[in-house]
Amino acid sequence: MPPIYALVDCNNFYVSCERVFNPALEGRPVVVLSNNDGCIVSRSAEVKALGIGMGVPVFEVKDLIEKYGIQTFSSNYALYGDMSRRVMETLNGFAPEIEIYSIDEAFLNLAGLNKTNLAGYAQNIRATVRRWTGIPVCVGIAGTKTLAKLANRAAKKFSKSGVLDMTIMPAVELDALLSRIAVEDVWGIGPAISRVLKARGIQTALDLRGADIRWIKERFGIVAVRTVLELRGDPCIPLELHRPAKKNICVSRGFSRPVESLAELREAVAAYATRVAEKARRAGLAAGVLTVFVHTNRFRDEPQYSNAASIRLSVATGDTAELIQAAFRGLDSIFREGYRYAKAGVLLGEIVQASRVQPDLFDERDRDRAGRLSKAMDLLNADMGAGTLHYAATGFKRSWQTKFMRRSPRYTTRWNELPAVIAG
DNA sequence: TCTGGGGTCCTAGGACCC
DNA sequence: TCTGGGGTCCTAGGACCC
Repeated sequence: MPPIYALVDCNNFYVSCERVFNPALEGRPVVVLSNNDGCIVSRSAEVKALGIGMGVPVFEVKDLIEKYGIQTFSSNYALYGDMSRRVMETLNGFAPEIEIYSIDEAFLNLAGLNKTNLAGYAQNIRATVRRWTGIPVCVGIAGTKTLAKLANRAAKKFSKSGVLDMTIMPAVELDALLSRIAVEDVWGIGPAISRVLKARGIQTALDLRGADIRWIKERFGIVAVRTVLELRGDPCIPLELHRPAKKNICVSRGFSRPVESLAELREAVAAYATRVAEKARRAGLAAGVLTVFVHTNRFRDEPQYSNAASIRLSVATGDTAELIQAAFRGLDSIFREGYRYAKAGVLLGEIVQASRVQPDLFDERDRDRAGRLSKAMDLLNADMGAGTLHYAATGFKRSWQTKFMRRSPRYTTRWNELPAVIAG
């Protein structure tokens, strides 16, 4: 049976999450900001109507924010993650096959449900999600994931009902719709490819659907070919029912101000290593290699430097102290005096299940003991609030630390701020 | 002049996504 | 002054092997 995909996508997800807990924001212009309160990453409809784009730096639209009284929020990922879980749990009841594609989107396979009125079913999904979670969503329905994406986009942009079913759309109407969608708005077509396409006169989704497959293959490779075939209604990208195991875990963050000293960089890198270790342990994973990277501010006209170093761990680990040590070794090897660093990160690779770690014959570390310590720290931090107990290497003053000046309360997660430290 | 062919593994870089 | 973070996949090229 050929698939019928419904793409359910939350409207302005982060903004909607803020509104659920602060209904006074309803109908008013609202944005959510990226880390360091730097860019706009979620916009309410009112803000989109003002012509403020996605990803725009806040300082560029400061005047508009003031003029229109736009409410600004720092991102609050604990809240959004929690709301996402609620939405996905609700969607689970509507189809036997579901792929959680991102924090705010899921593909459902509606084939086999024997629904004669798919649009009506989608309306039911919308209403239920709204009622149970407070989050508004739109639904696009089509025979391929790429078309379902476009259907969803069109539902958001052109329809009043918030639902668009392409499977029953007459060919003429479908063509008209595709001719209204710019080629760069097609899923899988980014800025680099769309630049080349446009130079060739391929401007819209409709143009791309009719493009010469051989040329596409030669010029852009197999991925772009799949996109074109999917536009033609030929499903090439299957539903992924089981989230594939993670291959990397990363924590990286820009600093609130330039950092020049190795001492401060070490604090930041220790803090990121701590966080990435927590993420790994929480997922029951361990890493065989750690990469640390730093770079200067590419937007500034000043000496630029960026580098990365990978450290192999003799035994795959998720232990904070061990990962901090490895991160220090890497950082010390790439640090260069005389630059203003803007950002650093710690990336774990060669991820394996912690329960299946290959022991090392000559291992001198007491892994049992280290594991118990980590576990105790995780429990305490979960109970008392993140960062309650931390390694001294991550610093105390932390004036480099990313700023979240306008974060909403942690409505759905516990939090308090009693600091404590252990030596290390 | 002309210098095998085919396979695997690894890595870096580029492209994309939300 | 101020410019996000965390991922994935594909490809090309080099090293190495028989």
